[in-house]
Amino acid sequence: MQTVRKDIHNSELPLLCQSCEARHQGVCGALNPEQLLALARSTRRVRRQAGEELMADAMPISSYSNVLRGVVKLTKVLEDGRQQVVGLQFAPDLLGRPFAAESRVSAEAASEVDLCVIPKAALEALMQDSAPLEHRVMMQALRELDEARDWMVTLGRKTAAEKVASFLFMIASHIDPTDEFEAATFDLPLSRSDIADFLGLTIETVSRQISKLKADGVIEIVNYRHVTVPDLARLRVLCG
Amino acid sequence: MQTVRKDIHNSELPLLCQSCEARHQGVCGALNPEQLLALARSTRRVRRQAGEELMADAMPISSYSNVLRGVVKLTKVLEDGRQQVVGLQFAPDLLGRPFAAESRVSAEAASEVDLCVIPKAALEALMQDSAPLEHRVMMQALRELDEARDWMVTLGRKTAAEKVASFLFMIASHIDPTDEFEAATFDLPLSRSDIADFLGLTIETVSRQISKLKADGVIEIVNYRHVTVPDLARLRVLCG
DNA sequence: CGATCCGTTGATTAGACTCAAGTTTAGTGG
DNA sequence: CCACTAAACTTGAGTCTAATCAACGGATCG
Repeated sequence: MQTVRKDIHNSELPLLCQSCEARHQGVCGALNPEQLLALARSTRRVRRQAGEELMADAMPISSYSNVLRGVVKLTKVLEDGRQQVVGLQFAPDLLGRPFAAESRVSAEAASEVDLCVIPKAALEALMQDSAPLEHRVMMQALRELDEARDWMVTLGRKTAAEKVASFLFMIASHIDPTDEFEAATFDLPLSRSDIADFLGLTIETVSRQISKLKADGVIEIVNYRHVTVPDLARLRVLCG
Repeated sequence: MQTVRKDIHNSELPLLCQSCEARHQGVCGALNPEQLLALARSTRRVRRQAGEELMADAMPISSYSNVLRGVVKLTKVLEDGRQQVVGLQFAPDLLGRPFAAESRVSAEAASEVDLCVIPKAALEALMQDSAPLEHRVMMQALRELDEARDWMVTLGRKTAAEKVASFLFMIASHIDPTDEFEAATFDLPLSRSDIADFLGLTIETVSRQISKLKADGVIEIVNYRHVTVPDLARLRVLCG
């Protein structure tokens, strides 16, 4: 690319923020350079491997994190070990329950992820000062609420086949947001086990349904994880 | 009662607001008398019968409503008619998706309800001016998100017996919030059909599970709707 | 090369759904 | 007051979907 984005006083921005996508679409987009500079003094970037736990259910929260790359899964478990994935977070979502002393879910890196860790106190102080920031955080919470309710329909009222189709369709829309109803190609960010925990099914049932979609030509799969959907409209119909 | 609550400038409050519980616990609690007075000019109280539709999915929203009494159920339906209840709202919840042009759920009075209807524009303008008001709205959204995620676990991972027990426990905690683990008595705000749609079950399965709880002495029922739980701790154990 | 992890496939079983009565309650009108 | 009806709920019998149990295939790693 020849042209460079021209930000006013770009040089005054913290170095790390200059190329950060959360600064535009994420919550940091609500901040002016001055506020960003102040915040950046207490943030740090970290990389986490797939499988690492980022936050434990019922444990005190000391920080929020901006998801910069990768996928984070939010889960809850029953006492006897049954597990349910209750949400997925992609860049540039903010990870962490605002204004709660302790987490109500556990968070785990589903893929390798990059995070921008923000101390709890720093973000909450800034929210007090900045209504636009608090507004962005609220808008994300409302979006997550909409998504949670969509998934309640899937969990409560769809068949196994429809659940798996819905999951694939959701991932396709999220990861490869080219125009809808075209083809899509992507890597599944979740294992079969995670997908099962997301859909309220067993691993075996997920596997069977994926095999069936493959046999019917709705999807193509190489190497378990890499999926191509030649016709998204056809997949959409199977979502119930 | 001999003593009367002393509000500063109580006489300046809108008449309707003076005895309104939403003014203390609900979103109106964030407003000063002046703001309340301005808002009250555009609000009106309405009563709706059980079964009346309050808001339709995918329809434009023209107003929010404070729930003052009764229970509102939020539902989503698939094209073929399968229905899922995705939330219940009690006093003093605010009904209506903030900052959205159209609703993403339909809302129906589950019992007879009293509402305080607030024009969309009026509340949103006030939220722009009043950070505390917006904060309260956000806190409610976050609470609803927590509840939705709790129910995702129930929908995805619990057996029919555990689902029904969880539902009864939730209602008991909500309606009769005397100290936990004592006895509780209440009227179910939902029909068997609504309960089934809430739990992702059929009417028959709900009925059978309720009969079983009754046979086991966990609950007592008169007239279908009126429930007594002699030992909440025992019910809690059955929630999985 | 064996071990382990992740995923697939098959056979059997169990839990919830469907279909089909029957019961209780509330409401209506004679 | 009582017959009649409709709606909500319960109960039973049979079926089917997804879970369970079990074996196997392919990739990765020491």
